Amino acid sequence: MLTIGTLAKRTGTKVQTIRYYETIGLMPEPERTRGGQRRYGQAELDRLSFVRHGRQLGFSLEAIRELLVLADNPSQSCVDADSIAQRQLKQVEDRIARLQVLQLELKRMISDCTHHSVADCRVLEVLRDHSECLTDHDQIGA
Amino acid sequence: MLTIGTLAKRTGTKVQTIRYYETIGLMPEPERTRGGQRRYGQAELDRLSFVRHGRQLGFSLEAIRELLVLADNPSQSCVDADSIAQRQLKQVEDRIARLQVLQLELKRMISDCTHHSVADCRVLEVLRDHSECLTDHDQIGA
DNA sequence: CTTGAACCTCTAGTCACTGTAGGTCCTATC
DNA sequence: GATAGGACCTACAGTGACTAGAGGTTCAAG
Ligand SMILES: [Zn+2]
Ligand SMILES: [Zn+2]
Ligand SMILES: [Zn+2]
Ligand SMILES: [Zn+2]
Repeated sequence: MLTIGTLAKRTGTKVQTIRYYETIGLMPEPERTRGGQRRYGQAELDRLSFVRHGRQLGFSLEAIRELLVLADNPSQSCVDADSIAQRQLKQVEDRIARLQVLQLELKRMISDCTHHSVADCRVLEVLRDHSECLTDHDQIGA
Repeated sequence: MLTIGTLAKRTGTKVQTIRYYETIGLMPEPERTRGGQRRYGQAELDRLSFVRHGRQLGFSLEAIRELLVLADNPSQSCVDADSIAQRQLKQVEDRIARLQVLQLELKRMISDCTHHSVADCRVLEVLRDHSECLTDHDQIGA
């Protein structure tokens, strides 16, 4: 039986995060000692590891919640799980593309600046006037 | 004199967002009609455009706040403004790098899956066991 | 039996908004 | 001058995924 602190250490999670997962129903309510402290077993360790690994791969808690349900039905087809991963991949690729636009724009304004006074700062000029930009970056900054 | 709705339209901002910027002190308190409605001039339009453009380029509101102060002192050196942009560029580049790691890992697990049952789903296997991953992705999922 | 590290609950804060409820104002038309 | 209705007002709650703190209790070692 593991204390919450030990479980936290084993999974690289903060104690508060584990309690937070419990309040949102992502982790089950564990056994308690007579004094009211949480005690965890192997099943909870596995589940939390799954959650944390999903987070490290950028999945939302909602996506992880769905994946956990799917993982509990071994005989089913895995198309649903795969499509969640596909969706996640697409999100990651979209974000990379949007960030690359920003990267280009930022690089350009920094390298164009002569680093003299604010009056002729290229960085501030570009910020004041989007027409100085090469790209249409509408809802990009995320 | 512009109403808040017109200002919102001109800058591609939501009305609530403008009011939010006012409460956090990023936009000044504007003139009001006798009835208490906000009325804006050119200076506010320029300022809000600057803020929105900064956001589109991924700057935080804190960074934008600093940039606005700098922009108001035209005779100063622009090193500070440039270093804020540098910092932003670095953040963007770090995020791209981290996302590319995720992209690779996700692509691999999706393409390795035969898309049969949950019992042998590659996606779920990888999620259960990080040693199936190629990379050490510690605090990457962001 | 005492110490003190680890645990407990509850609340509030982060970032940058977004949405809603319930009410008021402005302006155009009649 | 009256009325309609769209735009405005404030105030507050919610988002995602935690994180930090206050103030109190429990557990295990010595
Ligand atoms: Zn400069
Ligand atoms: Zn631009
Ligand atoms: Zn699969
Ligand atoms: Zn991994």
